[in-house]
Amino acid sequence: VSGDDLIRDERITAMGLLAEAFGGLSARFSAQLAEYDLAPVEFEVLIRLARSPQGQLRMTDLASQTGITTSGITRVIDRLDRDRLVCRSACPTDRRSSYAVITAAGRDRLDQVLPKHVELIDEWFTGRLSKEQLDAVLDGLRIVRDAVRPDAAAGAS
Amino acid sequence: VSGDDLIRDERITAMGLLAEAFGGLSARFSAQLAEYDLAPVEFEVLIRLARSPQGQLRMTDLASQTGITTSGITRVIDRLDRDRLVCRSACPTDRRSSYAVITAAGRDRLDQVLPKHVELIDEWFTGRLSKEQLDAVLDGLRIVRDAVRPDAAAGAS
DNA sequence: GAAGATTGAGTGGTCAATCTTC
DNA sequence: GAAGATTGACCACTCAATCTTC
Repeated sequence: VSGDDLIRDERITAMGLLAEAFGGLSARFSAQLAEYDLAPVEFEVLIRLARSPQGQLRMTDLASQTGITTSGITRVIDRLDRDRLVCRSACPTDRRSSYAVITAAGRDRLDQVLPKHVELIDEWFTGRLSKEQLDAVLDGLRIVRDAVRPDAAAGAS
Repeated sequence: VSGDDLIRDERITAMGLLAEAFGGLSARFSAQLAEYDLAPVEFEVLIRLARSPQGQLRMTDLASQTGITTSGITRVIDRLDRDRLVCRSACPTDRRSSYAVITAAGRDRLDQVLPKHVELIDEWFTGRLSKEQLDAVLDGLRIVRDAVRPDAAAGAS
């Protein structure tokens, strides 16, 4: 094997490890969320809304937080609105904007899902590492996240 | 805030950190790969083929390695075949199976992409962590990956 | 009957274009 | 003119059904 064999470069395998770990976890979460009639992106939106003041966020901010396009968010909110887990609300100060607001039914659904979901995270991710190991992983991930997603806090208060 | 506020549970935020870091990296890689007319999943398939003996893998093994369905793999290989980066080859010992084989053009495309791609991984991920930090992250990810993707080695020799 | 690959139908996202409001 | 949201057209995936071969 020659020296320029980038195909087996350790940086490629590092990224592969990240992708496989994340993909494997996602698949399991996805299967569980489906039991509660939630797609992963819908669950993410509900979580972000529930964590926000008044349980609401602008469509644009949801888009930049989740990393999907504004048109994608429009359709996700369409579905959640149809299922009454979220509703739309006009912005009083800027008539171009609209808010997505989590409903009581949306919070109820989250309350149903969250215990089992957290259990699953623990079973396959956080619970498999020692406290020191987990902290080290999170410290590293935080550095990467902050670099790569500078806008991840859009709409935060 | 009450004690059972799972919405801000540290395990949720741990998973969020993993998702945001991976998602942010993926978006940047995706943009770069697009300059070489490759979708991320196509790049992944080319990499996996190039790393395999004879540059080939069964459709089924590609599916379990990548985590997408066999019908999804059929369509990915359709596209790569159309672009002459991969070709299909019948299995001599089992006429149900078929192999995807990377072509010379496929290897050329990889050679074009890989240097810049590795550079990007280094810029946004591996190069931002000290050697100790990176090793700690990879050790943790490996534990999770091995747990969550027991079949990830399907088709390996 | 089960495994491997493919196909048709359906779904959830993107991109480009549009409409309204700033 | 730019920002925010939506829509239509398109694309890549999944699921269920099918066909062939073991």
